[in-house]
Amino acid sequence: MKNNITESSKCNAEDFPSVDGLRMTRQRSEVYSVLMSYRDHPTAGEVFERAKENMPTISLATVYNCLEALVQHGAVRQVNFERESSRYCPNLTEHGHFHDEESGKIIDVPLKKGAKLSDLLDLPEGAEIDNLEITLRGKISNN
Amino acid sequence: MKNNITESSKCNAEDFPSVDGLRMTRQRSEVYSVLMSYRDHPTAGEVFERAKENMPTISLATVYNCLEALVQHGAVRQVNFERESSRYCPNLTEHGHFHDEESGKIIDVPLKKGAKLSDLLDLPEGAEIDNLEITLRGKISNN
DNA sequence: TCAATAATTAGAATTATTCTAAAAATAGCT
DNA sequence: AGCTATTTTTAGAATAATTCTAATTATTGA
Repeated sequence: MKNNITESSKCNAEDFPSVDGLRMTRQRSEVYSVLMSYRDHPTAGEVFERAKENMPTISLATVYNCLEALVQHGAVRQVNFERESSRYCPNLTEHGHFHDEESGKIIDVPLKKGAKLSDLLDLPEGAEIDNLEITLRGKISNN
Repeated sequence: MKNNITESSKCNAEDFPSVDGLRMTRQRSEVYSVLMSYRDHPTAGEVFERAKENMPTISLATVYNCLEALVQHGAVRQVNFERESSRYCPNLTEHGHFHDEESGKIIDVPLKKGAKLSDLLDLPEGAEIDNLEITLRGKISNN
């Protein structure tokens, strides 16, 4: 079992034939399937490494292109942690990210149902939010 | 009047003689004063340009060094918007940032007093938050 | 004053990402 | 099916922000 993904959770490019208005090429399918299979937060480089296992001829530029296309079509989210390279996230529900300083792990942090951003923040007059990024860094004290 | 800062709001490096445990060199003072004077969110390159007006011999590497020192001593905050170059923020109160897509302006968004993060987010068990970054992107509909 | 330490500097190196231009694939006709 | 236009992929070059290096300068404290 490679990359600590179980066989049962593994899936293939053919499992994702389409994303709304995006033409599904073999490469886009492969990139999308990599993200949907592993369900973590890989960088473009990591996606490239994983994609090459199934599709050894794919290029890094294509991975960047595919990721951009997927992001623009809302199939995947791009998240940034400080100055590190962008990571890609298949979780489309509203959520933030907790970055564990000890393990390095990135954990999705769901927004509470019904909670409103305006309860936490004094938003500027007339602000229309298109995009929200919440990033937390810290430790998990597991007693 | 340059850089839309009024004379009265302008200040000099000598106005900031010390930051807690940080040795205040001329360059660090200058960089700090640039941030405190303009109170916006300049990139390292922009800080460099502004600092050169008073101190033409300062180098970009030094600006990076000074900014890093100031950030590490909690005198200034480093904020990141997507993949853009880091910006530096002199506002030490807890706040997020709203990035206006039309004007490009960055607006500080204060956290509401008494509001708790845990009201908005389902934080992981035992999570200890060292750092919180909230970034909003959108438009201001000014009727 | 002098030695030890720390900061500054210019320029080289690094790294993630984007760009370029050519080749390959695909779609939409007829 | 064949042809043309459009899109995508590709390798490698280019870019840009940041960090590193090694030499110089400044500062501290004995």
